[in-house]
Amino acid sequence: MKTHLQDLLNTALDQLLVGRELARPAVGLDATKDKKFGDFQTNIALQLAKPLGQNPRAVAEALVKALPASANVAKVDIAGPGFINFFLNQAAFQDVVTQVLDAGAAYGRDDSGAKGRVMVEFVSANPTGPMHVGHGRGAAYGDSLAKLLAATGWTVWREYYINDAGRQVDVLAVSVWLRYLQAGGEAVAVARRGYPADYIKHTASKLREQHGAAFHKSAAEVLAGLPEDAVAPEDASEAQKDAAKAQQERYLDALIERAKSLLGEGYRLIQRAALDDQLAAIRKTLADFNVSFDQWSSEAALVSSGFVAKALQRLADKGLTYEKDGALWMRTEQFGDEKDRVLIKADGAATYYCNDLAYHVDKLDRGWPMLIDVWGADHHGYIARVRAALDALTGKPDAFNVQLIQFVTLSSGRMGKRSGNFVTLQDLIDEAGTDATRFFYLTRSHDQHLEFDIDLARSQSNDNPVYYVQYAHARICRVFEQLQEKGGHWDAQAGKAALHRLDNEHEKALLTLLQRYPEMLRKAAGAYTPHTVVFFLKDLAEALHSYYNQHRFLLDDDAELQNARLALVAATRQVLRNGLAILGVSAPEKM
RNA sequence: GCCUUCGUAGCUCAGUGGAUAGAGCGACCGCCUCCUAAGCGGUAGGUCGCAGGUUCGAUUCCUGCCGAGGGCACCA
Repeated sequence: MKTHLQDLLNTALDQLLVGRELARPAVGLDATKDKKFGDFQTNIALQLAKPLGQNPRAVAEALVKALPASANVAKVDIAGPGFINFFLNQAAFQDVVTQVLDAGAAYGRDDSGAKGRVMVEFVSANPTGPMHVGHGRGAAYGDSLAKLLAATGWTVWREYYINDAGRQVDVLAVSVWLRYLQAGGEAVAVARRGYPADYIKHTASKLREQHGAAFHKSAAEVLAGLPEDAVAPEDASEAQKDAAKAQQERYLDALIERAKSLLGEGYRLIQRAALDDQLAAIRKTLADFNVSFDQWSSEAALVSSGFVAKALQRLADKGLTYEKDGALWMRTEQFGDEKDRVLIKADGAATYYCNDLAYHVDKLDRGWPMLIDVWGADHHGYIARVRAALDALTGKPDAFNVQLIQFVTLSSGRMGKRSGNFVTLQDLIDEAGTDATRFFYLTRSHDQHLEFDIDLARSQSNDNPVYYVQYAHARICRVFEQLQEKGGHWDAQAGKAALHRLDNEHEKALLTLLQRYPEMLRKAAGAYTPHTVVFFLKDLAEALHSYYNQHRFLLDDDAELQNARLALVAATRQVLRNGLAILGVSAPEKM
């Protein structure tokens, strides 16, 4: 319908602009906010007023005069400073019911894949502990974004990057080991900068069961000569606290070295067991959260397969790296980064950046020309260096698209893995349910800070916005169930043929929204904003509830109207389903 | 200090180069003999942080200021 009106306007513009040296502006046509301004409005006359040197209302009048007639247009108004408002015939909207019913789950979708191939990497939470509510936001967002892109013409691949290499994995291993030693009766304390004991106990006790005392060493052996795991006094200055933290990290480093030398091969075994347990928990949580991936990529595997080394060689061949102060550097500054970055540290270890860069090279090698990464806002400073490197390699910096998820705050304050006091995503979805949790996350724009009201999410109260939308769907289902119980029958063909009977304002509101759905999807995908879908669904549910309250659908005395109304609500139900599917939220038939 | 995300109703948040800035919650008043009241209708509630600029028009774009979050490692 929109393109139809644009065609009309373009035809009128052709006439108006004939013989003038004017760049032809794109015809901006929008749905009106207020139905008293009709169904669609354009400000084209206002835009043209200045270049034409005429007042906007005169331009509007000339344009309207030049508009070709159309069966769909009931009236064209000029209003305000020079807006052109289109009032459409109700018939122009009714056709959408047939479109929706015929297309079904495909209504609004573009499954052609014609937009190209895109890889979406999201979550990628470190396998050093359970996911918290911040990860949940990235999971809900990334998953819905992937669905949204797939529904609007992209071929999508979704991937999780497992950071199973580097120091943090050593910290994880010794955290488990300390707990294991405790269980064996040794007087060793949990490391202050290690990972908390509670979610690690499981691995430690499993190791005891399976391997007995194989990894047991005495506290004296373990701690001999290690720096103290210092703690700053309550009233310490900032400097003293920083010093204590640094000391705690030195203790951890020494402990890691000690564990490796005392345990030999056993160290890797403990580490593997810890990683497996953490990853298993993450996979379970994501499965419960209705989030899936096409591939889980391991950082450690990337290193051990030699791919990182090969990628480094390619960078070197291109003259993009150099050695300085015993380290290997990447020339990112000349590609827009603030400074060059270290790939290989002076101690020979690869930086996180080095491996992550190699991973992104791997993504390109696998034939994904467009990369979307969903990151937490705390990784913001990291974008420039990855983009710089990809630019250096491909010459296409735009192929790397990062969507930052702003932080989630709780009424109880920030959460952190090391602090141990956080609400896990698993707890949340166990208590509030996947649907409510996902919907809650997706109701906010991802680039907006989100305050998570845990009590609201937990209390399955009627306030929860997801019920509002789901209820609309369930209500429609109930209508059809009721029809069957009464021995009635919905004749879909007759309904489609009787759409002209849909003529009240509630029906028009629904028809308008159904018609807007495909464009809304494209807009949401183009802006990477699944929350646009949420707000659309709320509007659609509102229109349905309002309609439901004013009119009955099951009519004993008017089969034609009943068939038409049932066709309309069936189409509404279909679009509710399609939209909820993009969000990964179920569409229950009963509530 | 530099970079970045923000500041919209009492609270949580949408929205937009345009016409009278919206929703939910909370407050108040109504609506179930009728397809689920997890619903509907209505009332009240605003200096769109502040100040300039661009524009026919700015809450939206630009600059500065104030306030909040997040970054600025040979950590991950």
